Amino acid sequence: MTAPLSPALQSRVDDFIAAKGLRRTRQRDVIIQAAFNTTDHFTADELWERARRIDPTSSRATLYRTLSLLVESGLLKEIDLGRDQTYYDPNFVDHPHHNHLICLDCQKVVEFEDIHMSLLEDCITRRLGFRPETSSVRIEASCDEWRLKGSCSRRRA
Amino acid sequence: MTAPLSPALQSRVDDFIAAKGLRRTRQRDVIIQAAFNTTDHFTADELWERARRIDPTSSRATLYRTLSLLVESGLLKEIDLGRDQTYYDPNFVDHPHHNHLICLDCQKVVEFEDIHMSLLEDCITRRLGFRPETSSVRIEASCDEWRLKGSCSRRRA
DNA sequence: GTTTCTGCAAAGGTTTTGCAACAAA
DNA sequence: TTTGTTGCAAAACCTTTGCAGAAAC
Repeated sequence: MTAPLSPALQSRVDDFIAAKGLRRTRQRDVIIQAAFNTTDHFTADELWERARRIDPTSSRATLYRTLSLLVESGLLKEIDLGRDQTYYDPNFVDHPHHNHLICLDCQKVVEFEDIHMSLLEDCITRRLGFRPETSSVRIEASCDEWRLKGSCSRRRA
Repeated sequence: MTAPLSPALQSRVDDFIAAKGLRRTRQRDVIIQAAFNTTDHFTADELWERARRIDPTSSRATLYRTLSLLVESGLLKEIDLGRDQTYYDPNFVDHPHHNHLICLDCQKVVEFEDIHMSLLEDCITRRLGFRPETSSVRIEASCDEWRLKGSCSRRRA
């Protein structure tokens, strides 16, 4: 579990650290590695668990402080999956305009990108007298597979 | 500040109370009245303040319990305005498909509805193998008025 | 050496809950 | 009466913060 960051990502991290006059520490490296190791969304606590598997000494305080920095830098985004907790999404670096579909049957989260959606948002926003900056779309849906077959490849139980 | 609920709304409230075998209490009436008195979005605490202006004896516990019921019944929806707190939106009863645009300059929240958006979401969702249930779109934008005139009719300061 | 960062533990803020008294049906 | 509801206070949760020691530069 010591897969290094991609060069592009590492370079964005380095740039951010340099621009803000921050220091590169073992704890930050571990947390960033844990965050970008996979494309899964995660809560603060899940990320803490993952980071501790790499290095058991990291603290929650540092985790939260690092999360703030990553969100501020744009490397990570907070997303609202309609659950109780805040989730973080590491995939905006590669796909800056994606959105989320959440299956109410199997809880699966599907990321999608659609140029028509972006254009339409732009159009709506300008007509209202604003200039679009960012947007997020969350679709909650039910699973065809679950409805038709009574089972779902993604459903856990 | 004792404006009664609209008949349509009152009837939906009554239906919900009857269907769940709940009781109609003074505290619930007051909270519901405070929630639907205006079309403003509010936090739990803001609603508590409003309710106390009508009847100062209501407690936070009852407020939270009533909020849960209203959300469960569909009369109220939790919305994510990108701020720290959860906001509640009382306008879904009249406009079940509306979305939100938030101005980054003046913090104004504009509600909009767009049939093309709904159709596109439907299309995207089905193509991914799901059936759409609900969706929410949040657009963050900057204010033309503020950018062009250096002032904004909605900006407080 | 300076300055920033970390971990701990305590504090903050919001929401939930157990329980005895109370009120609706 | 019976059953659901309320208010209180405590608990639960997640996140932030003050501070002294440790680590980066």
